[in-house]
Amino acid sequence: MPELPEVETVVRSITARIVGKSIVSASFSSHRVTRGDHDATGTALVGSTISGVERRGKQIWICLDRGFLYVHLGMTGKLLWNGEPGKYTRACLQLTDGVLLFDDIRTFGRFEFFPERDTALAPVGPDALTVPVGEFVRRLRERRGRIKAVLLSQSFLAGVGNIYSDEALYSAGIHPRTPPGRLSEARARRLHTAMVEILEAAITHKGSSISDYVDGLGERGSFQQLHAVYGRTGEPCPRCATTIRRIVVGQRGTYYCPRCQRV
DNA sequence: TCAAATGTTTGATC
DNA sequence: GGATCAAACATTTG
Repeated sequence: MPELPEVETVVRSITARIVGKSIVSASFSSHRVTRGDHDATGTALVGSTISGVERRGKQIWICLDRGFLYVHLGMTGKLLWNGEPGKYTRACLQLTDGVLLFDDIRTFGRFEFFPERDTALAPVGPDALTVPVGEFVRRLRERRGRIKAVLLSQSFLAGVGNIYSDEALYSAGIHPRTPPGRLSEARARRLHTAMVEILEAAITHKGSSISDYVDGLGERGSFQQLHAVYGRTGEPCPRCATTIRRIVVGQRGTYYCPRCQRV
């Protein structure tokens, strides 16, 4: 589910609803997601006022007047405004007006209070949507391994996941197993352009709803209809009609066109 | 019925 | 320090 475009869509859908409101009460049902003492987390949150919501890569930072609420959607997390609590609700914040829920089936997500921002987490690279092309190209070509694995690495670049790495590599005509150092300057720049264009288009379409992704108001995205290769094994390439193949790169299912994408 | 796969990150190991 | 792999978990797919 949630890569940069989906997280951005969630942030846009809830920000105006929660900023300026205070947390009246908090309840939790998963120690995996909160990574800590529920009472202490509740004590830290209750009484705080929400001053803003920011995204960095796939991270969501809900800024409070004292501290920060860090939210990561993992694979199946949902941040829902005024949703109905259910079997997979892991956290529930009652605000002065309305309720903010964190649902997460597989509990790979996080919902944690931090007194200070960023300090407790592994540093992430520049945001994929705003990284300057020069910086992207320079850092990319220093990396070893395979281009797809590098794009997925959040320490290299924040925000790209499995769907958008495949779509960006397809758009740029680059084979997912290409060593980054082998890319010409021109091809690396082309990859940057393709990546940013695809991320922006996906945001316009409110993200990709592959299975059950929805934004903060419960609405599905539609960008999955525009995927050229992701999840399209056996279908014809939109450009050359060659059959789309699925391989495994960096332990991840990887979709590509064997004719359009060469090393 | 069961094995494999699923969008994520992390931590261990080489 | 990087790259690679397994693990965390529940549900769906073949």
